Amino acid sequence: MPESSENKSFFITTPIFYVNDAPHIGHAYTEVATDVLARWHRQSGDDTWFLTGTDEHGQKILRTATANGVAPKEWADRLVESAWRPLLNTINISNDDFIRTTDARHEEGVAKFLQKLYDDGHVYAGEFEALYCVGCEEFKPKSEIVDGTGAFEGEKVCAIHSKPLELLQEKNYFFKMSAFQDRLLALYEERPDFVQPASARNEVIAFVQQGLEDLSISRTSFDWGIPIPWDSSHVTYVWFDALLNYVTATGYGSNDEQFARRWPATHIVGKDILRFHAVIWPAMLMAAGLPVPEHVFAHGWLLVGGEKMSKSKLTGIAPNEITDTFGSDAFRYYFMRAISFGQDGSFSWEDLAARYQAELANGFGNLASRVLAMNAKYFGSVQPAAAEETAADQAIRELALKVTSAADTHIERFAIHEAIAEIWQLVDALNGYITEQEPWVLAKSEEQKPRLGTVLATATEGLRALAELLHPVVPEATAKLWAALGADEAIGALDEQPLRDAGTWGRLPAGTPQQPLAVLFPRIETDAESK
RNA sequence: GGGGCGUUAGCUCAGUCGGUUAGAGCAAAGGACUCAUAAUCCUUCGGUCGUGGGUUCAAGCCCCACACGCCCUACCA
Repeated sequence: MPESSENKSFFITTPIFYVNDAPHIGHAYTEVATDVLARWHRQSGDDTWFLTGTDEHGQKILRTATANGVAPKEWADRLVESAWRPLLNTINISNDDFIRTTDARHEEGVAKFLQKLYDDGHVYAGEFEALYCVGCEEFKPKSEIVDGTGAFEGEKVCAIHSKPLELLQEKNYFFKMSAFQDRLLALYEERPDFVQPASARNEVIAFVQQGLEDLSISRTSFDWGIPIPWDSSHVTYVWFDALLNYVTATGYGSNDEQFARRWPATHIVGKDILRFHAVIWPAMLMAAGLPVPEHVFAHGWLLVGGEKMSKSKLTGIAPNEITDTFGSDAFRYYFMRAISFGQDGSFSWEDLAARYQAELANGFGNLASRVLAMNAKYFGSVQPAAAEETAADQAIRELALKVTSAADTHIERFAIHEAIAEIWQLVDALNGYITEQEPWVLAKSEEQKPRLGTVLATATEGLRALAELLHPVVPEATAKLWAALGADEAIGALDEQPLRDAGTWGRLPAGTPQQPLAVLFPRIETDAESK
């Protein structure tokens, strides 16, 4: 690993969410994963910026707004305030910025970007006629057009939405994406980690090798969008508009200094929108003469009952259904730990409840509880002093160093699940260490007091390391633990601790007064286990 | 039709460059212990690695075919 250089820029994004959707655990999953990565880097001292937001243009939003009797902007405002900002609170997201595609900064940036592409000859006018699906916001290829049934008998309908398609003819402006095919392939070749994981990269390469076509980037059939700067009878295609949020939010066209400091970004996306981010978006940036993203990482789907959770099929689970019972920390921990980041993963209430109980309550929560209880009982609630170190103590200390470094390496590779598994070795080792060292036996003899102090000092130092290492994943529980350790007064705020030094011993001075610990993860009686 | 991925213990999943008796957690059974959230620790049980071929001294891993499942297929391919 390279030495961590101070103020290394780390700009990470989620996709911006389509306001018309109802937030479900899939959206929350993307947010949490990005948040964990952002918190890890921020706590490590990197110059971190975490951007999320909403996508608010397009025909579908115009239609639902009209159906609800309000202007589209008002409709979007309502959804942002009632659904999307609350989602971020529900799962404790630490975003630095929230962009809406209706923000003036975005609309102005998009116009500048488009004008530049037009001036530089990357955009031309063309015309076409095709079947368009309002639900998909796009013209459909033959493979996605099927014969309607029932009420739509005899009509052509969208294979996804099963609703009739509309035959549209438009004069459109096209982006000469085909011109960037070779440069894109060279990019994937030269930077193998540009698209991750490898399965996603393979898919992208195969797709581009089949040949790229130019992309229609304007629409005239409705007006809820950003006007094309040189032809106000057109609005910008929603995807072209949406992708640009990543640069307009950080000062493109308005604040060059800020833009230079942040860009390029690391994009975390669902695998459904990989192509937009790994093909179209880099091509757009190349055309504008801007650096391409640092990484595009595509994560998998959450499977519920073995099937993909779907936005349009209403199989979504609302995040607060989980957090109301288990809390936001458990939500965050569960999805980050149980699923290999980058692959599909199964969600079940049984698995969630089992992991909550076994890993959070019995593993980590109980560890904190037993150590602090013994500090209170045997040392009057202060951090004990360590005496001579034995092999067992040394093993714990070395393990803390090892897991810190290994976890950081895993985070660099986006292997969030592996980072947590690595850190959890310390939880398990500490539980075993305490059982073997039997501090309750040592406490019976005054001569053993120094040894008792060493054991509990080691265990407490382990808790301190765990609080720091797990703070990006379970911010609330670790904050409670931090307070109980008296660490705020002794060494400062938890989120200011240098994460990459978490494994270094001796940070908490002996004699530091401790506070009673609130139960970190209370036992929960669920339907699943109480039958 | 084309492309990508997956199939390993009852469940959820690891398994790097092909290399000894295929690993973990949970669940299940037994034991130890009492500081702790009836928690912890130890032990045990548990697998024809989807199917059939092939390459190799050696295959969960590489090649071919098949089965099942999932995803993508960009307006005009």
